[in-house]
Amino acid sequence: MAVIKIANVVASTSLGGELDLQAIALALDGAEYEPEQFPGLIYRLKEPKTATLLFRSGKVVCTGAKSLEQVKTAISKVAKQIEAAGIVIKIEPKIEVQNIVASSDLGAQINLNAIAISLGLEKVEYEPEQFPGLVYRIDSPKVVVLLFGSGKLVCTGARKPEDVEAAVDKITEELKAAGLLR
Amino acid sequence: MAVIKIANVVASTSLGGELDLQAIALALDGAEYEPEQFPGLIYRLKEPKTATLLFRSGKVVCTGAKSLEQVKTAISKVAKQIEAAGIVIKIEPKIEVQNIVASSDLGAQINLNAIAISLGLEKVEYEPEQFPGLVYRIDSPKVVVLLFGSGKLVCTGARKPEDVEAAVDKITEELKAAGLLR
DNA sequence: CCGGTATTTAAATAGGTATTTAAATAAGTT
DNA sequence: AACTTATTTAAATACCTATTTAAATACCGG
Repeated sequence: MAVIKIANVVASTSLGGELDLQAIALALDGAEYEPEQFPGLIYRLKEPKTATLLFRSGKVVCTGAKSLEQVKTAISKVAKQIEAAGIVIKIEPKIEVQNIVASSDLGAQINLNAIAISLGLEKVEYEPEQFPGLVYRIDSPKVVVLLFGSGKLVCTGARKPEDVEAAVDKITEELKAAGLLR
Repeated sequence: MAVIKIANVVASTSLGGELDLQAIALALDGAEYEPEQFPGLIYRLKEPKTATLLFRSGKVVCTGAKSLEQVKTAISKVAKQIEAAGIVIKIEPKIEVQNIVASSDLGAQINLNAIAISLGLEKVEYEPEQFPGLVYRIDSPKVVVLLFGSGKLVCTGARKPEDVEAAVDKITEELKAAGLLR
């Protein structure tokens, strides 16, 4: 069973009321707010190392966390800092994970050309001139796996860590069944 | 009978004599005059929210009004401001409506594919890849109606509010007769 | 080392797509 | 010289693209 390492969790929530982003930009040191470029205010934390996007509607997106725990910690910290700036918000927002990016390692080098032919054209994209990874789309769980010649892989699109595990198991079995991995 | 909402009235008139647009641009705060780009001077009002185009010939185009009354008010205001700047003009210009844009709602969702086939190719254009609305041209009154899947519609090209009503009635009856609307 | 190539995802906003119409001027084509 | 296209303004409608953020992976070029 390959070791899976979660690299990035993207989650969203709502602070329950509209936010005055101009006021928040002034109150939070280091906040970035350039509405002509992007409607969200960007606020980064050093620990957990994350970037949180705040929107006028009160919606929030948090990226960069390595676990759901880190997401909770980051959003809590940001909410407290906003509250300290005098803005009333819902203290216990419901956090929803929207995307997990994880990496793993099949433990051996693999032949991407052979795999592209074996796994079938409808699920595979492999254009080495454009990008060195082979793109493999799985229906269930609904994720995308990037396979590399080194045997390393990246899995994106999952909303639960279990989905990542299932996807890695699935592709491992498929490659073994096709004789493309021992 | 669907409620019809007039969204934009375009009207033209003449102030009776040639206008020195350079002088007017200097006299009217906020006037825009870039003759290399467009031969008209653009002057906007906040109330009624309109944009009036002034031409060297004395011709005038007013857009953005929600009613003929607003057109009259806007042109009157602009004329007074030009006169206050020392330019003699005809006080009671004859205003002619050139275009009315109105919106309405059929009150139910409609199947644009079925409608495109049913109403006939010579009056209908429906290219959803290019624009989500179905373009329906009516000969009498001579207007164009944009139909949307939501049942909402936009009618353009009319010169009288009654033309809009007639067009909406006409298309409503046609859709009912074809069994495409209850 | 940096930026780009590719993948995923939420959030919200802008610009584009199309339709109509007057006005006048420039540029391009026949 | 005549004709055509484009420019600008406003508005409703609905759909698309793009923008930004983070991260792993591996390859290219500067």
